[in-house]
Amino acid sequence: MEQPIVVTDDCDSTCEGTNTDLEQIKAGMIEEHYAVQLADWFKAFSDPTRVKLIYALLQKELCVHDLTVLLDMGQSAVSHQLRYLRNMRIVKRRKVGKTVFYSLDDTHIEEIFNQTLQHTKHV
Amino acid sequence: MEQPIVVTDDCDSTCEGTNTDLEQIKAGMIEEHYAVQLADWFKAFSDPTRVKLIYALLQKELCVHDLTVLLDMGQSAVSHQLRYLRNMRIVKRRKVGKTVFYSLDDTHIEEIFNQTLQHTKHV
DNA sequence: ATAATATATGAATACTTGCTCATATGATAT
DNA sequence: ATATCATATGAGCAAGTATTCATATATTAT
Repeated sequence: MEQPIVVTDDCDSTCEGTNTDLEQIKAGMIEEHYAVQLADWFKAFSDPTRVKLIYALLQKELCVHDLTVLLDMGQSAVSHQLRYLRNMRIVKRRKVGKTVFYSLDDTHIEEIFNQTLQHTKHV
Repeated sequence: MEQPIVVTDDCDSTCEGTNTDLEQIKAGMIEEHYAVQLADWFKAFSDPTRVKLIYALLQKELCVHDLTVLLDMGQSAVSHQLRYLRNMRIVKRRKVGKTVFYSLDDTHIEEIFNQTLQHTKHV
C-alpha cells in the first residue's frame, strides 16, 4: 500500500494535486502596499454621495452651493466629501472671491468612471 | 440704482452669475438607484483583502485553502470575502469533491481592474 | 470697524464593515 | 455508521465611515 510520491504540504495535495506553482503565484502576488493603495482608490468611488459629486463634476465645474442643491444635501456633508476627494486628488479647487469651484483633477478619472458605469449597466 | 435683471435664487447669483443651467444639470443627474449601484460595485474593490483575492484569481483558478496561503489569512475571513465577491458576481465557484475552486466570473473585471491598477501606479 | 455670505472643520453619533471564534454543512474515506 | 477534511456561516466585537451640529475662517459689502 505504497502511495505515489506526492509533496504533501498540509492539505494542498488535494487542491489541484500540485502546489508547486503556488509559491510562484505567491511570488507574483500584489504587494500589501499596492493592495491598500488600489483599495483606497476604489474606496473613493464607493459611496453614493461621492459618486454623485463626481458625476456632477463630470459635466461641469461647480461651486459648493450648487453641489448641495444638486445632491440635495447639507453644506457640511458635501464639504467633507469634497475634502476627501481633494485629498485623493480626484477633485481640485478654484477660488473666486467667496465661492469655491470644484472640478475633476484628472481627465483620466472620467475614463475609469465611465467604463465602470458601462459595466454596472449591463450587469 | 437699478440692478440688472438677475434670477437670484438664494446665493446662486454669485456662483457663475447664472444658475439657469443648474436645473438642466439636475435633470441630467445620476439617479439615486444608479449611484448606489455604482458605489456598491466600486466598494467590491475597496478592500485590500478583496483586491488581493481578485489579483490572485486574475492569474489562475484557486481553491479556498490556496487563497488562505497566498493571502496569509484565516480560512473564515477568506471564505466570507469570497461569498461577498460571489454575491457581487465578481467571482464564481466550481466544486470538486471537498474542495471549492474560485475564479473570476467575468473577464470584463480584468479590464476594469487592470486599468485602475495602471492609474494608481502613475499617481 | 460690523454684518453678511460661502466654505471649512472638529466633535459627536449612528451606522457599516472586516475579522475572529465557534460551529455547521457537505464530501470522502474507513 | 464514524472520522476527517474543506468550506460555509452566524454571532460578536473592534475599527472605520458618513452625516449632523456648532463653530471657525475667509471674503466682500456697508
